[in-house]
Amino acid sequence: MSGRTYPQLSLDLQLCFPLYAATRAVTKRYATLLKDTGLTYPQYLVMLVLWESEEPLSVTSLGQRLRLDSGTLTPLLKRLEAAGLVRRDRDPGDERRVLVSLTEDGRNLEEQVASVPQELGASMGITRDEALALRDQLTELVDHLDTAESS
Amino acid sequence: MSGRTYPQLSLDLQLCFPLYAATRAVTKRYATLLKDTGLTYPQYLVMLVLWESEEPLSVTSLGQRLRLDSGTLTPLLKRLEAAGLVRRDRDPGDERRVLVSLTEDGRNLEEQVASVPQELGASMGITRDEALALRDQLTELVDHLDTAESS
DNA sequence: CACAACTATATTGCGCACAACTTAATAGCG
DNA sequence: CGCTATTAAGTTGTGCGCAATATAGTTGTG
Repeated sequence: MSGRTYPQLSLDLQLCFPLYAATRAVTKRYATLLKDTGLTYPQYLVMLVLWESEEPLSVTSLGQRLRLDSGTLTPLLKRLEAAGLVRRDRDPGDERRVLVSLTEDGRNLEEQVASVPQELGASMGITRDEALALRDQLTELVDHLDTAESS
Repeated sequence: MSGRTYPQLSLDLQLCFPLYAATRAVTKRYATLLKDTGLTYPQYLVMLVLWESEEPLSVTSLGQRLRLDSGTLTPLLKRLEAAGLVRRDRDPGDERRVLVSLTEDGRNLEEQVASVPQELGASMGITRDEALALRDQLTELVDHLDTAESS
């Protein structure tokens, strides 16, 4: 401890580990809050995007919004389809594309999760302002990491 | 958009998504930086804990430090063992426990990753002070979520 | 029109995470 | 001592994430 050769490698001094741990803790809390709906946290995020959209969305546009690729989304969307929450139809105008749309059950689910963000906020023990500031910092961090990807 | 029934469900208003996205972006960046070592990011975290420790560590104590359970750690440690970086030996004093210790190669790897934290910091585009403040906020968040787990 | 380049999605393979369960060893108690 | 409770690690099954690749459809060019 005292005589470390590389103090910068200390777990407690780095940002990466709290970030990693916080994400897993939040995901776990979501699992509890979403249990009744049968949704996982990534599935919930996909539903958020679909609820936001007026139109059916292609797999690619869902992926751009959530920063996920087809390798993740295709099986996830098949599970949502099996659960009866979404439909997946080839775009007649471009048969390469698959349009994801909400079913009646999928639309109705929104009401059931309306209280989830507030409950999660309460579990985090931070004020709304702190949460928004943190959100902005993390968004900036993601943008920087995206552009720095070249090296 | 304008007439949303549940505005609190908007992806952009919530903290959870930037947190999730930031962790994945950081993990991706680590994958690049760690490529030469053959380590994944979780494996790197395990190595950080082992480099910090003077003594061999049990699977449980590694898990407490990293908030991971045996279901995650056992196969990960087997892969580190297969890579020749750690040894796994039953504790002679308590045959239930498995003690994880560094091999010579495992110890030598530390030097090779000494520059990784700094390189990652550069990619994140934030100052050291900002990183430390963010770290503290996220650590608090994890603590709150831990205690709020009862509900 | 033929054909090469490109795009969208799907598939494969690997490595986490984690809940639930199993197995083996130890501790504690009557 | 014998038996139950507890603890430590491993196993199983599910669902991500993502790199690499495959497949099918579309676009652009001569």
